[in-house]
Amino acid sequence: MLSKKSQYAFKALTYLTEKYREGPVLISEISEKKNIPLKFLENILLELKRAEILDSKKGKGGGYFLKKDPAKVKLATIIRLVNGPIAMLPCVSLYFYERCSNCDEKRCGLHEIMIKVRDATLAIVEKKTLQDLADIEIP
Amino acid sequence: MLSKKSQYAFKALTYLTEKYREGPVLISEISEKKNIPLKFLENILLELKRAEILDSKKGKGGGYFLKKDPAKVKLATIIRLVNGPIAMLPCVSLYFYERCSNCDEKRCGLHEIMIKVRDATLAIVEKKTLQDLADIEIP
DNA sequence: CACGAAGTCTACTTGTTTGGTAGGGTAGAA
DNA sequence: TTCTACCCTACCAAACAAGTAGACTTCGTG
Repeated sequence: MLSKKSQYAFKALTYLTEKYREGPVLISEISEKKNIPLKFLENILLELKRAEILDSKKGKGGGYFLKKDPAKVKLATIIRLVNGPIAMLPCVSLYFYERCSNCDEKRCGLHEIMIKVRDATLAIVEKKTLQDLADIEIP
Repeated sequence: MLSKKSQYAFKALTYLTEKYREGPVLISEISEKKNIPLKFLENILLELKRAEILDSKKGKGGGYFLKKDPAKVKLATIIRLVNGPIAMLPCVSLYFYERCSNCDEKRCGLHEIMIKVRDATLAIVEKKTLQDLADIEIP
């Protein structure tokens, strides 16, 4: 399951995607509109800035904004950054790989199946971007 | 990610699948062969018994054994039981559903994508069974 | 029947992660 | 130069994960 932090991150990023090229957005504005605890959101946005997803401007008229084109930011990137591994087991993770003790990967049935699960998930989250999150239109 | 407990559960169940119809297997035997802390394994097997996956026999010659045909026990069942929700968000979970606050599911882009991820995962773990875990042959 | 082998159960520990909160520091526009 | 808004450090409570301890019950066998 995605942590609350990840969900907040996605909500905030969706909001920033909608405001893309409208200039910096205040943390407090995101916090209010999306109902995210202010100080907690601060931490999340800071982390996203360090990861070069966001950028910020200080002083009056400042705030946060997307550093890249939202259509180029994959959901998988955000998940790995804020939530951690996407795979269900460390031994099938591409970015957080760890060998599992007492288990020959070549002969482990679970290993094989979990690779399939991982690939099925990645096929989606590596393809979808922030733009896709914001693209739902109101009828 | 699956918890260590879940991984232990799968290892133990794989072992019991291999020994299916060979009579009860001692907890201590599983613990040794699969390198699982004995008392921790005890708790896990007990939980699986309460869920009617396993059954046990007391006294001399006792032990644990599968209650059902391993080809009929889906991995999804075990994951839900030991690990919890399979979906990445509560609002897209079939068995652990919870509405998310301040989010209209019809208009939430993340919701839509996470349903796809869930379905892709379920397509695999609802199909694979304990039998599939044990079926890897040594060359 | 008694004894011991084996599962059953309750409770506790210990460490880590999650989801926050508090408050001051600091850069930069106006 | 001052106000604004981001930046940073530290702390905290609750929940969870992982594992441990020990007593209890039940059953088969001699």
